[in-house]
Amino acid sequence: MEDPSGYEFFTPAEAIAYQEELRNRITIKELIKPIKTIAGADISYNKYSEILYAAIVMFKYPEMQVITTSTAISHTSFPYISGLLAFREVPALFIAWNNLYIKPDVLVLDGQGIAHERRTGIATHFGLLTNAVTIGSAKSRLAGKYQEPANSTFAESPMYDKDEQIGVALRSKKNCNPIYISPGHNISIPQSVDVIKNCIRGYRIPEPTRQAHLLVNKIRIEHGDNNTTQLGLFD
DNA sequence: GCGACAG
DNA sequence: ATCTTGTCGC
Repeated sequence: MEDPSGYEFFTPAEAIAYQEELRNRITIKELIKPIKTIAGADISYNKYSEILYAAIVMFKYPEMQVITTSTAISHTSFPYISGLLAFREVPALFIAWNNLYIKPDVLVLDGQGIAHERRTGIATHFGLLTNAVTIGSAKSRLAGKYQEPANSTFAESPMYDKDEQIGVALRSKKNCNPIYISPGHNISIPQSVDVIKNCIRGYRIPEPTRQAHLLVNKIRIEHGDNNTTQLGLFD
């Protein structure tokens, strides 16, 4: 498994070429091993800063009680480009991951898995990098067509790219927009959806990524990185 | 050519 | 991604 620390020096064209390579190594299949632990990961940063904060929160599954957490502060100059999110966020997340004493049986990331034009969303990319079992849980759609799921809790609708199913639009909470679930690596689509359903605790966002989001913002504020304005540009 | 476009 | 209070609706 290689080191993602050099991603910030990739050009967008190189990043896309790398995704085309990764694509050939994706494994989507039923996970046999029982899931006893699950973790959520998230990234936070200021709009005008190249400092990234990463957090992972690990839970006992399916009880969903926190076992441990890991955080990291890192830097990147790779910009946010739709479709290339992993090249911006994976390096920081990789540090937090390596700081975990024990790895979770499943990792949920905030973003797509294979529901991506080249099947290489951040969850898939990170799964291939670490050989972890990963699931993508995104708050908005990147790729794929789907019918709007019914307005009831856990209503779901498959997402397709051409004739290939790449994920599921899941109504995790009534009267809320769906979330977009897709396997990252080493797990199937139905199993990914099942696991995410078991992680819903009354909020739209599943507990693993929801708690990771709360923690990563907490450490960012504690670090003093909470400026709301871009300083010294016009006055 | 035009619209869409994870975080 | 982040900033940010109240407010409308189920």
